[in-house]
Amino acid sequence: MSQAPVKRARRPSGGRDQLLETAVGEFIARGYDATSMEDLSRAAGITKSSFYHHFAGKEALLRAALERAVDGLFGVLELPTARDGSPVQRLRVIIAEQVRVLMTELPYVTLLLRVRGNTETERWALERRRAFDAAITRLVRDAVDAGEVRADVDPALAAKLLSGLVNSIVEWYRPGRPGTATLPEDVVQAALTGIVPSPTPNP
Amino acid sequence: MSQAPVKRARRPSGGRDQLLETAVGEFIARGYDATSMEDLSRAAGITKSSFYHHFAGKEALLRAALERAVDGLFGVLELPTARDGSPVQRLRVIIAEQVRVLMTELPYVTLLLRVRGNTETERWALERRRAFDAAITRLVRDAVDAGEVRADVDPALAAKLLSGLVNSIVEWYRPGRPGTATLPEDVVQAALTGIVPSPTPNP
DNA sequence: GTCTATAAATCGATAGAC
DNA sequence: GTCTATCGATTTATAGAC
Repeated sequence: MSQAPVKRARRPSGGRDQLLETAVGEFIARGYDATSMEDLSRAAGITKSSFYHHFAGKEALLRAALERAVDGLFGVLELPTARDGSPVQRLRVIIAEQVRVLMTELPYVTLLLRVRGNTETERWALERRRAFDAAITRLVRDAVDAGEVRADVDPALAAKLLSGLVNSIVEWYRPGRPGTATLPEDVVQAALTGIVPSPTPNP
Repeated sequence: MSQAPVKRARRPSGGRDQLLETAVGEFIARGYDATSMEDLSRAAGITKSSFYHHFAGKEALLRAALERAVDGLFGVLELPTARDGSPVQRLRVIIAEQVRVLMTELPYVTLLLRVRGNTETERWALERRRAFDAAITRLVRDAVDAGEVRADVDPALAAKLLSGLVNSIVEWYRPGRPGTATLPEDVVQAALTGIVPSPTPNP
């Protein structure tokens, strides 16, 4: 009998999604610009040329990763529970869900938050981020106008600090660590009653 | 009579400090790795070679900028008003002063907060950031242990969210904009009583 | 789908004249 | 203190064999 005619690829890379995940990990560890295609292919266990067979180039990888992050964030705004109820109720839901997206899509959202605007892809991502932040700002303003929260702080400032607090979670959260199951609710609690609340909030 | 023997430099760059300020501006706009020495010299109005006459290289520029940011932050911890009083009083002072340093040393602190750890200089900066964050974490824990604040949220989590909120200011604050004179106090207020405080904090 | 080999451009850094 | 010119290494990307 003749030998089996099957020709095996020497080191299967595992498909586009697997390569994207590996690449995003490298981008986060060293920064997008400091990571070369050589770094990426070495991390994936294939050559540079093989990598180019799956993705048109470095920027195509970035684009795919950023789209995933943007889709996750805007998906939060379209949830039924984020569109019903009072402004404060909706704000609570959106903050908690935003934290959940941040946890499940951690590397992709991390990359999105580090984009500087050097290329067309990065400028597109910055524009989408601004649109998301604008939606949060509107919601905070609605809550103040409805008299549901005290106007201790300017709504525009409050919205910026809120986004900064939530986004900063990517700097230290790592999946699978104990005690982070209630993180979404803990963040809502901290954001609305104070990160370090006084024992007697106000007379 | 003979002509004046004065030989003028063709395009005076304005000294080390001026070059550093220009370079940091470019680093922030495009990211450190994406900025070439060619970019820097063009922004400064001199050639690459002339730039190397003032700084040993690209990393020496980064080092000088990061040292300025680190000195500013640790200076806050050594203020007399930051070392006296109850933990909560000290925390209020340190948050407000940290915001002030962030405003006055904006570009340098911005650069510090974007460091990834690719070189020895960057790893040194990350270590200094961790030391500063540890000091804040200790202070929050002291305040909880002293019973000065409610333990609604884990002190370690509260300290991380607090740092994230404060540091996020570099993403949008720009000097000279109206209405930011009271920013340090506004941030203290938001962090301690809630970014979006409820009208009745608790029954 | 993987590989070797290499093109073309850009990078950080240096030599040496003025 | 500035300049021109260039080195050697590295980068993104492509050509073409298997």
